[in-house]
Amino acid sequence: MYKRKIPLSLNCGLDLIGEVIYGKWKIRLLWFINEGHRRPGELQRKIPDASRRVLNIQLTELEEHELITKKIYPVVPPKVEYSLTEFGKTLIPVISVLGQWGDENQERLRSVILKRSEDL
Amino acid sequence: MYKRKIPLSLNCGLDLIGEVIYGKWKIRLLWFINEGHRRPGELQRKIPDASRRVLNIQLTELEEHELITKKIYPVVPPKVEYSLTEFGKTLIPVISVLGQWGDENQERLRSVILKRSEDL
DNA sequence: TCATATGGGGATAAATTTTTCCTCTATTGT
DNA sequence: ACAATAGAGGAAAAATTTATCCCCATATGA
Repeated sequence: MYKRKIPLSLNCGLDLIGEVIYGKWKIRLLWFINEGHRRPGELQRKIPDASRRVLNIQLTELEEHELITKKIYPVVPPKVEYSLTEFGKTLIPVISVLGQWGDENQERLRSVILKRSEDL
Repeated sequence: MYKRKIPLSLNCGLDLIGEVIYGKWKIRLLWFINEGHRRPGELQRKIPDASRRVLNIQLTELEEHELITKKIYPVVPPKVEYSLTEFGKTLIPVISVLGQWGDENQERLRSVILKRSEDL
């Protein structure tokens, strides 16, 4: 695995939540799992922009942070299901607030984001 | 400047908010500005782990995304003050929710984060 | 014997973000 | 003449995160 060289800063609540939520696909993974898409294949279909590999990696991190659990069924072909832990469930309302703000300000956001990225 | 090679995905509200909030120090910058620490020097003292350079860069991005404004006073030595735009202010409650969740779950978070990072 | 279905993961490359280092501005006070 | 002040930003290096490639496993059904 990779060994961090710059120490984490874990001062306030913002640092802490950042540590578990930060990651390109993590929030969406949590969201979709909450919506009932619990199998790796499904999740990947929901997030086609991400490679399967990264999804696995981020899922593993979410698991290590105890936000989700992984259940492996001993069948062939393999079947796996993720679900939110109780802890993970408490994060859903938070994610929901994020999503809402984004939705409510969709137009403006799209506009400022695009404007900025056009300036190379 | 840097030219993106992987296209942005701006599908849902979560993508959009991510685009403006994602950045190691951005949320804290918004928070401290909201608390009244509006000058670059102050902000840096509040966030000593970040280099001045990055703070400037991230402040500029926040400005381009219209979340803050920069006021330059024509004096010497220079004086600069940032403040939240109306738009930026609407983000404060959202950040507050993030921070609260982090604070409420401090212990557990610290524990899982450290456990994970000790495994190299 | 082979393709199919589903999930895993190593190694390496590429992309992106953050840090470090150094220089520059212009006025005031010593 | 020179330090101090407060802020800006280029260039290159380092750190970190994501992506790409490719191969593995195993029972079932054609």
